[in-house]
Amino acid sequence: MAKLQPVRGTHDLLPEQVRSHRYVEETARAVAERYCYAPIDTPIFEFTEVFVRTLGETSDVVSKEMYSFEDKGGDSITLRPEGTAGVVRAVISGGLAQELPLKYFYGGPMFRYERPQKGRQRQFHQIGAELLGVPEPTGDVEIIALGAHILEALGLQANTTLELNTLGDQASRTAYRDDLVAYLSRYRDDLSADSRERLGRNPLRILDSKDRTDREIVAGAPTFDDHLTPTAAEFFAAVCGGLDDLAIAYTLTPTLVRGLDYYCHTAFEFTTTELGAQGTVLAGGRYDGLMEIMGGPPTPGVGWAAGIERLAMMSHDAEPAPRPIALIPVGEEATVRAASLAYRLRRAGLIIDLAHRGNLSRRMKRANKHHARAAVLLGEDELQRQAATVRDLDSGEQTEVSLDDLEARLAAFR
RNA sequence: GUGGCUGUAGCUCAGGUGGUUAGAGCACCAGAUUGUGGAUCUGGGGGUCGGGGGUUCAAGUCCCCUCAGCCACCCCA
Repeated sequence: MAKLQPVRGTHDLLPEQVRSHRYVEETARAVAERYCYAPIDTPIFEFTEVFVRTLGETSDVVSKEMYSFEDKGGDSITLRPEGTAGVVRAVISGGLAQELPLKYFYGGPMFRYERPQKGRQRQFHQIGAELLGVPEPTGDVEIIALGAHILEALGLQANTTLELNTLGDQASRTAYRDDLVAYLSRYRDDLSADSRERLGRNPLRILDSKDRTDREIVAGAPTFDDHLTPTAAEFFAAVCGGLDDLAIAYTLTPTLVRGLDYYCHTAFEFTTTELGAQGTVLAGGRYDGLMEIMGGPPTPGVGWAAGIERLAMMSHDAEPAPRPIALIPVGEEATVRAASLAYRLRRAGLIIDLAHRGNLSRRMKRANKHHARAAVLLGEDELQRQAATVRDLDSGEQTEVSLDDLEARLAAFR
């Protein structure tokens, strides 16, 4: 049992799970299409530099969660831990920034070396949307609306809450950061070990610490509101106003901070209480500086990503399994004939399940288990008459049908 | 990376304080039904008790290590 295990944090997706994943992904894709977000697929690995530059050396993802390796050419390669960096890289390397604004929707596996727990795996799947080249707050509103719309389409509207915050522009951030560090430094010794560590690298993240004393200290900390530049404040007000116009409900969460360096202005998370400690279901924000950091032309962007596993855990719907027609030969000659008949019927567009083995009773049981719509019995008698018996497995009715008419008669069971 | 809980058949789980050939239900296979499913009955195959080491006359049971799962911290999707 212990001999052949999947790598820790990875899972096989059996047909049922694949169908529920697909349901999530296809539902989202259909909604994204209405917003004119075009599909894009980037490689699942990139040069390590792509992620280090964009996510920031101090981010947790880069400092401890990346699957990196050296390839045979000596290049450092990393399995993508998130989707935005790859999409932005593609835009730059493909010269796509000529045609701004760009709207992309993507989906696929991501990799993070973390300790697995509920709603968290080392290989997991995300869907995501990116809007590039729109500096206006209407872009933020659209991208959030898209996320809300998808959650609604998945029937998860009632289970999720939209939390919203602004990280301001560069000027707001540095001013706030300085003030915050000054304040927190006074309580340095009372802070948790984790937070003391963060004080130097990423002080903003102390704001959403779960440690009790940290929270008490944070409660008295200077708030970001007071440090927002007029431009940043105005921008955020426009985003909030836009959401109000669409009647999309949100909660302002001043402690909401994004873990990745490239975010600015709007930060948002759709959260749930249904998934234990992993409450975030769909999250993102604005990343105006990202293109430039990567060496592209200065281009604003907003986007989000959502975890397919997490969405699938909450939505109990799945793509329905197709209902086949079971082709059941009886006897040697019929068995030989069945192969070509199955081929013929499949080419006519029918879903044919051919079991290859077992007696009639056995195969009928299988047909039933596979939820077959009908069974086509092909025996010696029928063959002599160039016919087959067609049984409706829902009603139990059965009739003999000429082989020539089979396609036409089976069309009723599609 | 840190901590807690768990690990017996494909799945869900029984197996008081160590004591012969490790059980059940479901699932699977076969038969009752040599050409008729969803029901029922009968029989059958499956386990190096996660792995390794140790204590013991004797270990599924006790000890150590290791791996994995779950949950939490951290962080996030």
